[in-house]
This record gives sequence, C-alpha cells and structure tokens, in this order.
Amino acid sequence: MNNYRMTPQRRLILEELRKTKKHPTASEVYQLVRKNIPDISMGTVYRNLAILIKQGKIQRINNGSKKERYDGNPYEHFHIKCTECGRIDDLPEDLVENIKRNININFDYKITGYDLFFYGLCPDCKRRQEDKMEEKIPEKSKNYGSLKLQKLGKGED
Amino acid sequence: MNNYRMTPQRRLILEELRKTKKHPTASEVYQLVRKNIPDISMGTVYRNLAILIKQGKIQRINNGSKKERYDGNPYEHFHIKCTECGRIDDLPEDLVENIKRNININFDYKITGYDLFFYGLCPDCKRRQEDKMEEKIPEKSKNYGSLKLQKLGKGED
DNA sequence: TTAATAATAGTAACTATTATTAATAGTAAA
DNA sequence: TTTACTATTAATAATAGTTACTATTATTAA
Ligand SMILES: [Mn+2]
Ligand SMILES: [Mn+2]
Ligand SMILES: [Zn+2]
Ligand SMILES: [Zn+2]
Repeated sequence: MNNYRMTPQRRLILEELRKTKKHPTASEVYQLVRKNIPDISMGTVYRNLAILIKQGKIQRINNGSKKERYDGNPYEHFHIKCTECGRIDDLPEDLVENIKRNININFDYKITGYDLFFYGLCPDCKRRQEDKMEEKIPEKSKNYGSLKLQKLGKGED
Repeated sequence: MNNYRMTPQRRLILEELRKTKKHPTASEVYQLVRKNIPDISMGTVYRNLAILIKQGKIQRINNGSKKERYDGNPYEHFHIKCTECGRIDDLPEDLVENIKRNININFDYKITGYDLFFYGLCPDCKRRQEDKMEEKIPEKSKNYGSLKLQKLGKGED
C-alpha cells in the first residue's frame, strides 16, 4: 500500500484542482471530472483526494464548514472567504509576511504549524453592499475584532 | 422565535461550557450535563448550543475536524491544538497582539474577521517527545512553514 | 383561564465521508 | 508468456455528526 499508480481518474482530479482557483468541495471536483470521465464514482474521488493529500500534491483546507475543500496548491498559503457568497480566494503573500515574523515565540506549546483564515466581502459583494449603502445613512464603525457573533453570514455554508 | 427562555437545560449547558477550558464537542457537553440532568437528549444539547451561539453567549470553534467544538468564551481569542493528543488550549493574548496590527491592509476584499489556529505539541506531548529524543540522534531542522503535508498527526481527529 | 409560543425527549431523516465488495487492470517475477 | 500480486475501480453499504420532526409539557401573555 505505498506504490501508487497514476490512473486517468487520479490524473484528471489533480489536473482539475490545479486548473481552478475556486478551492472546490469533493462533489464539485466530482462534477468537474465527470465531464471527461462520466462514470467516475464519488468513492473514487474521495479516495484519490485522500491519496493526493498523502502524497503532498494537494491540500485540504480548513474553511469552517462541514464540507471539506481541496486546493491544488500544496504549499503553505492562506485563504479568505466571502461571508456573503461563500467564495474563497488565496490571500496575497505580502499580507501574511509580517504576521509570520511574529508567531515564533516560545511558550508552553511547541508550535509546528498554523491555519490562518480570513472572512470578509469579496470585491463583488463589497461593491454590491456599497451600492445599497448610498441610499441609506452612512455608518462609521467597523465590526472588526469584536464579538465573534455572526461571523459567518449567509455565504453558502 | 425570538423570545428565549432560560431553561435548566440551557443554563446547565452554558455553565458547563463556562467552567471548562477544554473546548468540548457536542457529545462531550452532553456527557457533562447528563451528570445533572440524566435524561437530557442530544437534540436538546445541539438546539441549545445553536441558540446560545445566536445569542452571542458562546462560540463554535473552527478546529479542522468534523466534530465541532464549543467555547464558553464568546470573545475573540485564538487557539492551539496538540497534533499528538488533540488537546486544545487558548493562545496567550500577547502572542497575538502584533499579528493583529498587521492584517488591516486594504486589498480587493474587505476583511471583517479571521480565524487563527495553531498546531503543535502540548507541554505533556512535548516532554514525552523530548524524552524519546534523548535516546536517538539529535535532529536540527524544524518543520515550520513548509509543505502542509501531515499537518495533523495522530491527535484524535 | 385561555390562547399562544417555547422548549423538551425521543426519534427519524439528512449529509458528508469512509468502508466494503467483487471485478478489472497494471506490475513483477518465474 | 503465464503466474501471482497488488492497486484501483464503480457500486453500494455503513458510519458519524448534525438537523428536523413530533407529540407532549411548561412558560408567558392576553
Ligand atoms: Mn489556495
Ligand atoms: Mn477558547
Ligand atoms: Zn462574495
Ligand atoms: Zn498533547
């Protein structure tokens, strides 16, 4: 159980994950690969996703939902999810650099890794909200760093 | 559906969550409250956890597992999970302060919140690993900031 | 005191994921 | 090339965590 073969199914799953920037769920991957291999099964998708992760070719991302999401980029990088529509993008590198400098402090735990996940409004939803705002009273405060209350909005799961 | 009552079940669930530092799962909460209300049902636990979250009295934390975990502290703070035994602790405030200073940069998204989750070895598992190390060859590199490969070790889920 | 609404225990249903199975196909000797 | 060995597959069953439903009880409001 350690000599993996590169089957057409596995290759296609990997290709689709590398092509997209959307961080799809398992069933979204299934929909994508079904276009070329119509009789592939969900079991095969799940099994191959797990193997590709074990091989370090893809990663699973921690998006605060019960549907796992997969990423064709296996290297360390961080994500932001729109609380309005659910869209997930990579976070630009430079936004993270100074953060990384500051977490290597020693305390009781030995830190070996971390997940950083941002929430917010994607460009589209931001614009849509700004448009609505013009018809109303302008607000001042930003809800940043406050109670975690409704952190996740109606953004799909 | 907006006039909540403070029932004994709801009060006990909240009390138990406030007492513990363990960030328990739903079924761990169930085990705790069953000591005082033996015939409480899982449905009641789940329903009340959801209501308490909606009221902003507790929060659900994003721990990269399919079992949700609940926290009696509803205010923004961050967590670290031991990859060896699964234990989850709060992160000390000062470790996070300078990180917070550096994420308010403007880019396409409007950032409204974030999750920060660290992984590592808890004091116990760190000591246990250090003990084992003494009998072997000393290692030099740290696996920090590398491929996300086996980020989660055998730590329970 | 009656009516409306919340909450409960118990149970059924749902959903994402994992495990099982019987069949197929690639690989490695012999 | 035959042979055995093992990885992989599609289909399907099973599992686990969570949510929805139901009939009943308790609390509040008119
Ligand atoms: Mn990504
Ligand atoms: Mn906490
Ligand atoms: Zn959006
Ligand atoms: Zn530990």
